[in-house]
Amino acid sequence: MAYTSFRDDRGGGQSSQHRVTSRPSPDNEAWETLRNAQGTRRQSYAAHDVIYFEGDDANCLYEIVSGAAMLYKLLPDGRRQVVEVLGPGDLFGFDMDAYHDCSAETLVATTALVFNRRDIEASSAAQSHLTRCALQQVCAMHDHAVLLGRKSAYERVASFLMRFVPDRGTPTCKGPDDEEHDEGTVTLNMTRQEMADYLGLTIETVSRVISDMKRKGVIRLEKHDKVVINRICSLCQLTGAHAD
Amino acid sequence: MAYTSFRDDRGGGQSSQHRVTSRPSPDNEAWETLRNAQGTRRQSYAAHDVIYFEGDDANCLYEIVSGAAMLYKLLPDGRRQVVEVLGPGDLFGFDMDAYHDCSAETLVATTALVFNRRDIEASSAAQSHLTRCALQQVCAMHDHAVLLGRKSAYERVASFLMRFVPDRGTPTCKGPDDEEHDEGTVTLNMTRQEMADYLGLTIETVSRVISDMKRKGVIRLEKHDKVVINRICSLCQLTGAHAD
DNA sequence: CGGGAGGTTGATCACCATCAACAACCGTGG
DNA sequence: CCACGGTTGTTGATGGTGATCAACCTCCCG
Repeated sequence: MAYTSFRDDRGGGQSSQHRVTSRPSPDNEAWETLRNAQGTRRQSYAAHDVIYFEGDDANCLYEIVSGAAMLYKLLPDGRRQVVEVLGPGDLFGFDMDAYHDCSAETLVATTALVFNRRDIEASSAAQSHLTRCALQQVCAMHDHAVLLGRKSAYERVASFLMRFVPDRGTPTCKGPDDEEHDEGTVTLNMTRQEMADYLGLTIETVSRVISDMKRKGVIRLEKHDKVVINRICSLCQLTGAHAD
Repeated sequence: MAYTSFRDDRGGGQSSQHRVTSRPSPDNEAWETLRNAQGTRRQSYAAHDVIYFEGDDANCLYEIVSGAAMLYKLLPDGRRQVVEVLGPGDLFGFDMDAYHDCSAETLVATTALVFNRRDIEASSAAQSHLTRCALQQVCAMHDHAVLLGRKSAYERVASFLMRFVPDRGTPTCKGPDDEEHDEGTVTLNMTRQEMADYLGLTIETVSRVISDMKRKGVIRLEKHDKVVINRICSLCQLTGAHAD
C-alpha cells in the first residue's frame, strides 16, 4: 500500500492507554508555569488527524495530554515508516531544524498542549525537561533500531505487545506477581497497517503472526485491537530480548 | 556471527573523515569553557577499543575530537545492531538513566573529551548544546529507522555511502558542480561486519551489493575501505530517497 | 440488507540469510 | 625472499522468511 496524501477523519476513538514505560516527569514548577504561558494553547484532534506534515515549518513543541500519536516518514514511492508512537506526556515537534523531519498524526482522539518555540528557548528549566525527553527518545529509538534491524517478525510483534504491559519486560521486571495467573490486557489503538509500518512489516505478516499467537494460546483477541495476553512471561520469551 | 565479549586491540588506524553532514556547533563560549573545566579530561583510544559497555554506569558525556566511534546493542543470542555511527563533534554517553543503554566502541584511533555529568548539568549553556545534539540525533535515528524498516539491501548500502559525501543527498543538495565530472571518494573506516550490523544486513549481502555496484560502474574500490563514487548523482538515485 | 473499510487466510515468489569454500591481505618468522 | 597462519572479504549454492497478489471474511453503520 502507498500513502500519498490526506486521510479522511473518522471521528470517535476511545481514550488511550499508551506506552506505559516510565517517561521523564517535569519535576519542577517551571514546566507547569509554561503550560499556562500566554503563548501556550490546548488543541484537540480527532482520530487520524494530521497534526503537521514533514517539511512544514517547525515553530511549536507539542505535549500529549491524552490520546496517542505517531510520527512517520514517507519515501517518494509511498513506502511508509512509522518512527515513533507517542502517548501522554511525550513531547514532539521540536525538530532542531526549521522544518519538521516527520509527519505527525493522531492514532485516536487526542488533546495536546502546544508550546511556543520562543517560550521553551527562554526557560532553562523547560530546556532541561526537553533535554531529558530527547535523551529518552534516543534510547527508545535505539531499541527500535534493534527491532527493525535484527528481530524476526514474530519477535517484533511480541516486543510491540510487551511495550504496553506496565512494568514488565523492562530490565527491572521482577516476573509475575502470581505465577499461575499472569494475564494482561492491552489496547492497541492502531490499525494493522499502522502496526506494520511501525514494525517494518506488511499488514499481512502482522495479521498472520497475531493469528499464530492466538492459535498457540499466547494471546486471545477482543475486537481486533484489544489483546489479552494469557501468560505475559511466555510472550516476553518471544521478544528475543531473553536468552530463550 | 555472534558477539559475546571483548575484542583484542589492534593498534594503528588512520585519521577519520566521518559523517560530513552538518551538526550543531557549540555557538557559545560556554562549551569552550567546559572543555577546559577541571572535571574534563582528554582521552585517547586505539582502533576497536571499547569505551564502555551497555549497562555500565553512565557518569560521563563524551565528545569526539577526532576519529570515529559506534554505539551498538546486543541481543542475548549474539545478534548485534549498531545503532549510531559517530564522528568528530558528536556527543554520546549521556544516557538519561544511570546506566548506558548501548556499548560504545571506536572504529579507528580516536581522541575524545570526557565531561563530568555534574559539570554539564550545572551549565545551562552546556545543556542547550546537549539538547541541540540530542534533537539532531533523534532526527538521524528517524532516517535510520526508515532505512532499517523500509529500504532494500541495495538502497541501504547506497544510503550509507551517500552519508559520507559532503553536501550531497541532503534536502538542500544542488546537484553536481560539474555535470560531467561528479566523482567523490569516501573512506569507510568500518569493517564489512560493522557496516552489516549498522545496516541490518549480513556481511555477505553487504559484500555482494558492493561488488554489484562495482560491476555496474557506480563505484570502484581502493583497498576495501576506500570507495570512489564514479557519479554521485547515480548513487544517490539508488538510495530510495528520490522518485526514481 | 448492502456497501465499505479493515482484517484474515492462502498460494506463490523474491530477496536476503545461511552454509560453505575460496581469495586477498598482512604481519611474522624461517 | 617465500612460507605460514590468521583475519577479512568475496563468491557460489541453497533455503527460509516475509513480501506480494488475490480472494474472502467480519464488523459496522447506513
